[in-house]
Amino acid sequence: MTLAPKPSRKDRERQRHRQEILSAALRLFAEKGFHSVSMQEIAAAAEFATGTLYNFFSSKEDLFFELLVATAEQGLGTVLPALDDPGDERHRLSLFIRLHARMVHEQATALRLYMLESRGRCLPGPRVEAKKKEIDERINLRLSAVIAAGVRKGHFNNIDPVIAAKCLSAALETLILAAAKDPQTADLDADLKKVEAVFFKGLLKSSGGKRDT
Amino acid sequence: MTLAPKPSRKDRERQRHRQEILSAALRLFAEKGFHSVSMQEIAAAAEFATGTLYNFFSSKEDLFFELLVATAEQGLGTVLPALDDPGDERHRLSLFIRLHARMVHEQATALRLYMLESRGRCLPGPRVEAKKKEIDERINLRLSAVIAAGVRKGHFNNIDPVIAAKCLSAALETLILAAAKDPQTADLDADLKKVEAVFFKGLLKSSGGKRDT
Amino acid sequence: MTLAPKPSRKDRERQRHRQEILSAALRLFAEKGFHSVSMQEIAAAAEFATGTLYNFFSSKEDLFFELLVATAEQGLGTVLPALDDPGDERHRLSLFIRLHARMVHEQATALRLYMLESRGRCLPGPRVEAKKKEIDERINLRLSAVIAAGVRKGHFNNIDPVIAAKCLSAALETLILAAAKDPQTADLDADLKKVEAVFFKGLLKSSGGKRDT
Amino acid sequence: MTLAPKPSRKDRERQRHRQEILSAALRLFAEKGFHSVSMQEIAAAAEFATGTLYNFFSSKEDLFFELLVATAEQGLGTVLPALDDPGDERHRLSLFIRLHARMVHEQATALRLYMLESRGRCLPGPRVEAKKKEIDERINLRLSAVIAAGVRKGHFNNIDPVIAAKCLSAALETLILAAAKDPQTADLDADLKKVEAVFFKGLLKSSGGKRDT
DNA sequence: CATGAATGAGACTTCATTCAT
DNA sequence: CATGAATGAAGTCTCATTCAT
Repeated sequence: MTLAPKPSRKDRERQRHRQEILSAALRLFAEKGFHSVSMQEIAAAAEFATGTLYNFFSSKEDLFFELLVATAEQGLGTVLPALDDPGDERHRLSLFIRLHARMVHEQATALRLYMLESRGRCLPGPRVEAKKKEIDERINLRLSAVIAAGVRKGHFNNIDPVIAAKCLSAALETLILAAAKDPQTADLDADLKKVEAVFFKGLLKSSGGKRDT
Repeated sequence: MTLAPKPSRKDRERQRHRQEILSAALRLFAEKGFHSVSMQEIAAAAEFATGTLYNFFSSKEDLFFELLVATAEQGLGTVLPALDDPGDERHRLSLFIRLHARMVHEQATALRLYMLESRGRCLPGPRVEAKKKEIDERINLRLSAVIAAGVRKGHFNNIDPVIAAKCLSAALETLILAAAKDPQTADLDADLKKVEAVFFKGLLKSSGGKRDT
Repeated sequence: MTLAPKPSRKDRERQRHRQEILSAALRLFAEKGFHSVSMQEIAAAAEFATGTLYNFFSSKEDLFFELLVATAEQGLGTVLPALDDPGDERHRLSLFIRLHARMVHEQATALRLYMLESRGRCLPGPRVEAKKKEIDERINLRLSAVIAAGVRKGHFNNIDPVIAAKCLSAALETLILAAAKDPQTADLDADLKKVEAVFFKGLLKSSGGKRDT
Repeated sequence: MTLAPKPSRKDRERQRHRQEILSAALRLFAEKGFHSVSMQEIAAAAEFATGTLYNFFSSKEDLFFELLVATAEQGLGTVLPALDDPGDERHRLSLFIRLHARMVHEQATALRLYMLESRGRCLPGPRVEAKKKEIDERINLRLSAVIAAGVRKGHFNNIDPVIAAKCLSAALETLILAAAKDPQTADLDADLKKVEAVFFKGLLKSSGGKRDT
């Protein structure tokens, strides 16, 4: 007397089709960029007719938007929890950085979509652009909060938490994208460790101990 | 049969026209992205006929390519000399970072084109993409060399120079683009100083003196 | 093997569904025109699935055709009897004209469909067009017969009955459609009285009494 | 040393092409209606490529609009002057009515476009619809003014000028369209004379002289 | 070299109709 | 009979590129 599966027979099928479309679109968008992929191409890759796509997404931009949201949801779910992990701020940041490797393993192509058009006018429209900005700020806000806490407690040097967060984000973004492009070449785990060293130790050797800005 | 002055008159005119086209294209591409600008639009902005553009550039992609090259040339000319400046490595990096502010002041729109589509498949074609990669590597190569030298001399901590260079590049790129978008809001000079602090001091407070990876 | 009640239960249901579809289609066609209404839209308005419509009508054009027939049937049923009313021809025409007001009150939206595309190539196809023509001629034939009778009996002036019928039809059609568009603004009853005056008295003042063609 | 022809060489060619497009579009629209004609069809009929149409008209609706305006301009130019002709109102109306025959002779197909979709939701958009309304009102306004003058001077019976104008317009529109459809069958000249009789004499025989509403 | 009208392939999107459930 | 997802042809419009003047 299970109630759940009953209404879903058709619904599950529909969701499966939706996923197939999203999946095909993700692969193509990540490979060729928004403007260089046609709806017919996506439809063919998903093995549907052109019009079928429009039963699931109201426009090409909408399809891209949904893809962005789904991808971001999963990506943030992987790395953001690190910033609330038990332990001090150093541990949190360290975990945050290292978890990026898992992101690449889990959704290499998805990442390319997420970082696609990171800084350009290549975005399909203002709605997509706004969403992207929102996601970025969500990360940077939490990240700078953790850094600020570390500074307040005296564990971290007295650097600007917002700028430090931006630097770290940018560095991770760049490395991750490179790794997503050449999954076999790069040793992301090792690279992330090195990033940790760069940001934790800094460049300058602490000659003695006392330094200020 | 004068050789020197005769051809230069026409040649200069031709170069002037070429520059006008490049200038109009730069503004439009930086504002709206490669795919959202039409050749007709560029021609109108440059006050030439459509066909005239094809007397200077063999295709839309070629026009974009030339723009990228010219822009990169100027940008690299601004910041790369810092890495060969007399003085130690700390000084060189510090100068390198601070010179980025000048880049933004000098060619705010150009920067948006240069970083346009930094990490995506938005690029017009493989040739443009390859050029972009070449430019990036040129910076990172020189940058990591300087960092490696600093490490070797014992001025810098023992971090990976290549990774450090990538982190620094990525951070600067991100900040610069944000500043190029909102020229009045951002205080880039101050931000770059903070970036310097982040990378020089690192996050962790040197608790005494002994640290390792 | 009961014959009477058994099939009628289902049949009545079927007819009810058919009517609901026709009703929804009428409203939409009248409001937006044949080409601007989709079968999906009609189905949604009638609260049926898309495919269900094709159990009742073989095509969109067929649905429109049936609508036209049903609407015309009712409209003619309202005004045509006037032309067979007891009384002389003047009375019949007067009644005929005045009954048009009732038509508007009874089926304002239906009228818009009926007169929709009155004179254009907007009709879905030749079949619909032919039907429309047939209906128009049915009115004009009867109307001109009444007028001819009036002329023969010496009650009416010696004008061409066919042309007079066409003029009267056209005038009524125009006024009715305008009234159907703005039901509250127009005072159709008064306007129809004035139409009667125009057609009965004519423009020229009978200066004395003797006139000819 | 003529100055006029010099700048026009290319311009005349362009205008000629524009006319060819308009001409082909007129024929097709009049024959099949707005929605049943595709831009590719028009382009093929005008012997141009599809895109060329958009160098002259910004959209299909715009093309239709221009056609409507041009057609109306010419049509009004033919019949409206009659209402300002020297002579009394009876003469003016008579001339106005008879000039409609010339309209049909001069631009039979154009008329079908003008009256196309006279009363329906078949119009491409609100802009076209508004223009059509404006044109209709321009005629009716002038027409009712003339009728009102005739009434005031005592030449015409005391009927409502606005309603009378509408009746006359509707009647003429209907007859003209029928004539434009079957140019050879109809004897429009004769029919228009009969229309004149219908409207001038009215139906009712002036039995003695006294009549009222 | 400059012009700009012409081209035509291709993009996105709609929608009448079908069919398996 | 009801359903509604799937279909795919067709429509409007854009735009990089060409070429005769």
